[in-house]
Amino acid sequence: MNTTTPASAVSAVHFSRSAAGEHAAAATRATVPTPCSTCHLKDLCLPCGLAGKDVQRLDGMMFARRKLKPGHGLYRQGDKFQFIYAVRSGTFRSGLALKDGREQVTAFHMAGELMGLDGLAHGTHATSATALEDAEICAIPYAGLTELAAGNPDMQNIISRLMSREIVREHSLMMLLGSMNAEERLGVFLLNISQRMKARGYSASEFHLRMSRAEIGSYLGMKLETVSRTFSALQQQGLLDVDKKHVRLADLEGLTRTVEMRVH
Amino acid sequence: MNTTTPASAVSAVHFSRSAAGEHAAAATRATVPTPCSTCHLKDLCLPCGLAGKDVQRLDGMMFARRKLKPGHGLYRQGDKFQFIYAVRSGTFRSGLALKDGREQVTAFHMAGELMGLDGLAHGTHATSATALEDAEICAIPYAGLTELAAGNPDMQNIISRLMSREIVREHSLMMLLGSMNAEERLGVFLLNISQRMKARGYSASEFHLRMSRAEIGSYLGMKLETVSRTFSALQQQGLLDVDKKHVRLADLEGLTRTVEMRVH
DNA sequence: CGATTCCTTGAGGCATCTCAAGGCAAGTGG
DNA sequence: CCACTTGCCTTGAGATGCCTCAAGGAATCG
Repeated sequence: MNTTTPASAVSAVHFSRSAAGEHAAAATRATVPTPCSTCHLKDLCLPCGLAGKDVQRLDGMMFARRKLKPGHGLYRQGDKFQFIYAVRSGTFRSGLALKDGREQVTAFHMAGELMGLDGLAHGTHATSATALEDAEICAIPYAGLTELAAGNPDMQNIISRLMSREIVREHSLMMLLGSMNAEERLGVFLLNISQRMKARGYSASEFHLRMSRAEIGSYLGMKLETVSRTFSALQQQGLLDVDKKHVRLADLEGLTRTVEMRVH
Repeated sequence: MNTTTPASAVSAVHFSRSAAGEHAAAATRATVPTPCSTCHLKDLCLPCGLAGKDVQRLDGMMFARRKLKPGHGLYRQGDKFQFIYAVRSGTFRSGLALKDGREQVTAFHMAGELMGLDGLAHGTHATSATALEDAEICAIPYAGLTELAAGNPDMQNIISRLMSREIVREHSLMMLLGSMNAEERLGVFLLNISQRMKARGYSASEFHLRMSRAEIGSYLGMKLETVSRTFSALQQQGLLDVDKKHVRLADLEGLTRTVEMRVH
């Protein structure tokens, strides 16, 4: 799909913010723990689907919170897996480093979503997670979670289901990468963001993207210039208005149709 | 990446064997259960990493076995999720149906590998699984497994780790689809098959592919003609010999280098 | 042995990539 | 407050890798 020359590898896209985040720990601030039961994200996050008494058990663990500045890493590829992380606020991107130093984005995470489950496979994180804006997370010790789940099938089920959801999510991304053109990819991406914004009480049709064109491109398997051109193309079709990172989905239905019709 | 016209949608690739497998259940034969502890696949499969007594507990469940003929479905997208399946012999492909009736291949499964974990997310299978040759599976009732895991953290851990492994596997596939060209994709694919063959005691450098060019193409996000041409190109470079489905990796190291150098 | 399926190969077209230039906004230092 | 830098985005022009369409050969099967 792409052309490679040594020259293009040298001029490869690097995400400058991640360079700034090398000493992530130093840049984070620990804050006081918060109980899940009073968290405004409890219906989106880990407690979702759990009975009241189970949520109270979660409260007992008193997850540590941490704030991150844009560009700072939460965990890095290869780090020992100890925690899974729930996004309290802000947006993150996950990605794996390629041999030449570039990073392939594998996911974006919004408030209430969990990160880090990939670390379970081999005991070390397979991806790095980086904050795209001011952000805060809850650090959930995995060992504690399994302990808590030991005598509790409901709890176990939640964890398994969360992981399965990751698998399904990635299935659809694979479909996207494997069989859609640029407009469809960007369309699917925007509609997905739209739904997630809506689920969080924000407008489904107007929002600010937190990630750069290069990051979107990496995620969708296209170059940043193509992302930019595709935004313009969709705008010309009257499907959306875009101004840098501000997006208004002018014709949600039309956009959906574009995506669904052109699955090929 | 692809071009779409109504005409191309009509002439889309269909996997003929799956059409033959619509009444999958009728085509399968139940066979007597087998204990895990004496299974020759126990080091690759579910019991891998479990202590002796835990394996014996698995034995107690006496998983039903089932044989499938090539092209016959094990489960279909949308089926209720009740079992996960371990491949005893043969090869399977998993895939999701696109709106236009084509199927996007998401995985190939070999002996000792598990299928069906994607069903956990929503209680129904997100993919269909189809045998590519004569095959046999163990049907593992998920409910029984969670029961067994309830008082047993080791067991739980195994399940979680298996799921996490799926996530990591798909990460690398995404990387492949998002940032590699045709030669690299096919190279990665072949090296992956090679490793899995080796792990099963077969030759790492010479094997029969069980899937068609179209299936490989769907999996790798390219057209069947491109798969064929890419095989020819790699052969011309002296990296492999290919004759229909028989492949000999003549220069494993060179192939690896091709893949690693050209990550871009 | 005809039908079917699968694979290979060629020719031409097109979607996306590459390379390049320029604009805008925010930050910085004088 | 302004000149300058820097990061990010947009757009154009040309190159190219993969797709589409098409034809033919080989293997399999009833």
